[in-house]
Amino acid sequence: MSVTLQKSVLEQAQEDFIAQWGALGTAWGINRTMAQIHALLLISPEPASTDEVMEHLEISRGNANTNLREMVGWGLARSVLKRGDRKEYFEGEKDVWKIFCIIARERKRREIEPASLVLKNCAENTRGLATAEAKVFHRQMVELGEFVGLTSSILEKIAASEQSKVMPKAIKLFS
Amino acid sequence: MSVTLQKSVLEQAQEDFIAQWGALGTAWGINRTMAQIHALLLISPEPASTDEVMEHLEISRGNANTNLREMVGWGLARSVLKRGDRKEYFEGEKDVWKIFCIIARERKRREIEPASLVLKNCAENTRGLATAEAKVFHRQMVELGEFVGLTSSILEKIAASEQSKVMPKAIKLFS
DNA sequence: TTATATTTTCAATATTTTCTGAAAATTCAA
DNA sequence: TTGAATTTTCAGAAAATATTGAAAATATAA
Repeated sequence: MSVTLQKSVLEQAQEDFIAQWGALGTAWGINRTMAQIHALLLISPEPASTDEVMEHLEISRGNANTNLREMVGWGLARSVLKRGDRKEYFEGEKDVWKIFCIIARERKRREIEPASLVLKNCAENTRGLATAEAKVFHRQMVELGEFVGLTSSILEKIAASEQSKVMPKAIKLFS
Repeated sequence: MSVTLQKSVLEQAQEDFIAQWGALGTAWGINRTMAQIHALLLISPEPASTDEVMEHLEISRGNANTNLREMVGWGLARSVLKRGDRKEYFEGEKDVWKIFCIIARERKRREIEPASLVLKNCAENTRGLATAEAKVFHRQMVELGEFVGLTSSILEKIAASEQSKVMPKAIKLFS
């Protein structure tokens, strides 16, 4: 005999949030499981253990462990200890601005900086070449490189700021 | 007997650019082939045919066709005709700012808007619930939703602007 | 028409990424 | 120490994604 417990509206919304946030993970360059764990910790009032994460998301121990570890590495989660308990518990970062900054920095590091490096090299290696074609290419690399570099530094500045300092400015400029 | 032609410095740099730009494609949510074609068209002085793309990147006709088509859809390439020639040629968008805006818009559409929708729904469905836990969850969804919505509208404004209007402001604010 | 050039489609295949589960390593209380 | 609890690792399996290649569709010239 199988019993289906009625889910409360709240539980339903929470599950939706976790499922959909996870689905979005891919688009955000974050894998699905990590995004789901992030969602779970975000709405969890108490820190959760690896076992709780495994159970709630129905994932393996290895998967849970690896992703929790990586989240701690990013700063999206912190590990906390409960006295009298050997288990490790994890608490999600809940400040929206901090989450944004962490993700922005990580993406800058993984996406923008390598691009910038490629462009710099290509520009450097073709400096001073005489043919028209080479000059065009060199110019393109310089231009792209400058653009990417500027973008990078803007992102860096934003991610290093307080939300209360950036948002008002941004709103003023763009609303 | 195999003959290896000496590659010029320029050719070497161009191949590097194509290869590395392609490798970065993944990180950018753009597939490798599309990024490589983009790089190729970007530095190609003349529009290129499907066959030229295939040959240069050593990819299949189906792959070349599909990705060129998609690039035209995004606005990253335009199809041009040469009189007296039945083939279709493709020209890459070369304006850095325009490329940036196209990618920003596409990512907003694919990443930010779905996220915003999820959050709105979760907030809506838990409006007015009485328990403390529900109130916390509702508040989190509202807060996240507002943040994402604001980010989205800022990105929209930027992508709709002229480079010459945005960049000076940005530089002033963040340099 | 008909023949030929070109483009599109898509089932099959290959590649990449993610996940599992169990064994190994580590930690800690007794 | 020993042994139970917990965490980590990683080879192989599964799932997701990208690519091929050839047949079908379409377009054009003669």
